[in-house]
Amino acid sequence: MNGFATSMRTHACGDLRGSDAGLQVTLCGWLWRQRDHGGVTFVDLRDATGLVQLVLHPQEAPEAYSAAQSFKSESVIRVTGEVRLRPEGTVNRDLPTGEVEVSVRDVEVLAVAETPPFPIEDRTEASEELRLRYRYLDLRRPEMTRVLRLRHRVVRIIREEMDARGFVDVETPLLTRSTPEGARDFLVPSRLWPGSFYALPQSPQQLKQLLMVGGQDRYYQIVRCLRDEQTRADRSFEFTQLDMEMSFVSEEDVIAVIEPVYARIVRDVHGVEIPTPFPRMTYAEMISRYGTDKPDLRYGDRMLIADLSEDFAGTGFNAFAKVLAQDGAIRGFATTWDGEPSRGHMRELETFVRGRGAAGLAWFRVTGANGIDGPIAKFLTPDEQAAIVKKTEASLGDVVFLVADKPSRVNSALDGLRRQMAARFELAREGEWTFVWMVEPPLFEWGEDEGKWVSVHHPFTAPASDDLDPHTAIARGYDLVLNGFELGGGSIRIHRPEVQHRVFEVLGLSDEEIEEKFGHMLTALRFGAPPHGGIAM
RNA sequence: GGGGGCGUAGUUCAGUUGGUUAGAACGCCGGCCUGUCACGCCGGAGGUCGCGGGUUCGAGUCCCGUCGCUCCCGCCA
Repeated sequence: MNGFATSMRTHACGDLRGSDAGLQVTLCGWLWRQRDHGGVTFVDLRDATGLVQLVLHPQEAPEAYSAAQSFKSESVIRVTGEVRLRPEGTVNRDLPTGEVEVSVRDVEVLAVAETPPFPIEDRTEASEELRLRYRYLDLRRPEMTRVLRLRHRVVRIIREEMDARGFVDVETPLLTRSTPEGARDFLVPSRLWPGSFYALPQSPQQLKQLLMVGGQDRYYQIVRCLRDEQTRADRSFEFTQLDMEMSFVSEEDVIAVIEPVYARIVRDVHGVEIPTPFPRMTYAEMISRYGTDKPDLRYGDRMLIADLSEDFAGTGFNAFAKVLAQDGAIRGFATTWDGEPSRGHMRELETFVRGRGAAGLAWFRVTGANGIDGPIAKFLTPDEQAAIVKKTEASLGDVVFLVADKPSRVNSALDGLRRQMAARFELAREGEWTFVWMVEPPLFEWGEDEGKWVSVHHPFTAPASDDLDPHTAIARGYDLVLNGFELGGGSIRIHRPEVQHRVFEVLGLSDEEIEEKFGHMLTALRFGAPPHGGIAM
């Protein structure tokens, strides 16, 4: 007896093995591919567990055989027959059920299907739009079944690991007041308060902090978050995240809870052992080496960014001199290259860099120990040329890219270029899992549009010291980065109201704004909040 | 909010400088085939070229508008 047996079937299709040979079974499922050989007909029967081959013989079961002549693909049928070992030489090693087949005696068509608008196959070429319109057909593809089950396993692992560490799953309300979190809120009109709206949560950030103030010590939730923002290929306006918060902790404690969860997911699901602790890098180091706070470390020390601003301090090359005069930076990196760089391709890369805000792209080809060649090489002194080769650690035949602009634009451009080069030269292998923690981010950054300082994370993030100078203040924050993507992040929170007020001062918030947006939270802090922190990912 | 790309058979796509009857593959329908497993072979049906307007002797092709999809930037952990 097996777990899938019901009053309508004895087994699931994907469960039959050689050891079941001789059993009389009844199976239910969808008709998949049919192979009619005139005398004998094979049918693949599919359900959520997999597929098994049915054989219909005109001599052994004439009625079933003739019924199969009018089978429509994707119809739902119920068959009864005998499990048999396949004849010598016809075993299908690519199939879990490939040792056996079911010789069908009786067939019952439970539901006839129309021809589906796209083939139910893992290698389907149907557009995403079409697949989503017929979502129920798309879900029949084994690949979709696999993905849904994978997600289920990951969620179960998270629950087991969090439970083992004393975290309590608490469900937080969906319909609450708007809380300031940067993104636009989805709004729900209120019947009881005409003209007013509930806001759907962008994350339970404030609610989980209130749980800590409420003495609950360890909270987690696998929670839906909603943001009314423009979607992207990899970003939807609703998504699910692991949200957690814990009391009486420092950064180390939060990291120590999360690392084993991810290590186990990668181990159980992908069979890859990831050593813990994961490496850490400060925000400042990430920016200077990779131009981003979410670097892809799979390509290690290749294409590290070098700062050449000092080397061009007195340069005669006008474009560079002008940038330096306006507190800009000149940075770049070296990359291996295949063959001669073509002008056309370089123009493409320059367009790409301009798309990210940079003024332009300078490129050189390394032709000797200190020799470089390229469209603007003739404007540079021998010393400057030598510095480019030395600082970027370029080898003979490499191409060096330089960008001169405001530092933020330089970094964004070089980050994008590094990712392009990594893709082009296939530096990042599939199946590699390179985790890294970003630590010690700045507490504030200058908001160009707002014309004032804004929080990098959110305004409850605790400062690392008493230094609240917005130019230098460091936050007690941490982001977990995997292969160039930010999985999520969190921070230790401010738990004393006087510190919170000093932060609000830097942010330039009026008393009314503070009361309106953070009043409830500030009040809570006055009643004795534990030092606490968490993460969302 | 800004920019790019795409819309042709059920599906994925091709369609030359504007030129006669718009093609392929898969799928579908019919026929043949007793060991296939993406079976194979033969035959057939299937199109308002997203929609509206314009230029032209002539538009799938060029222009304008419109709708839909999609990617990138802005925005957004």
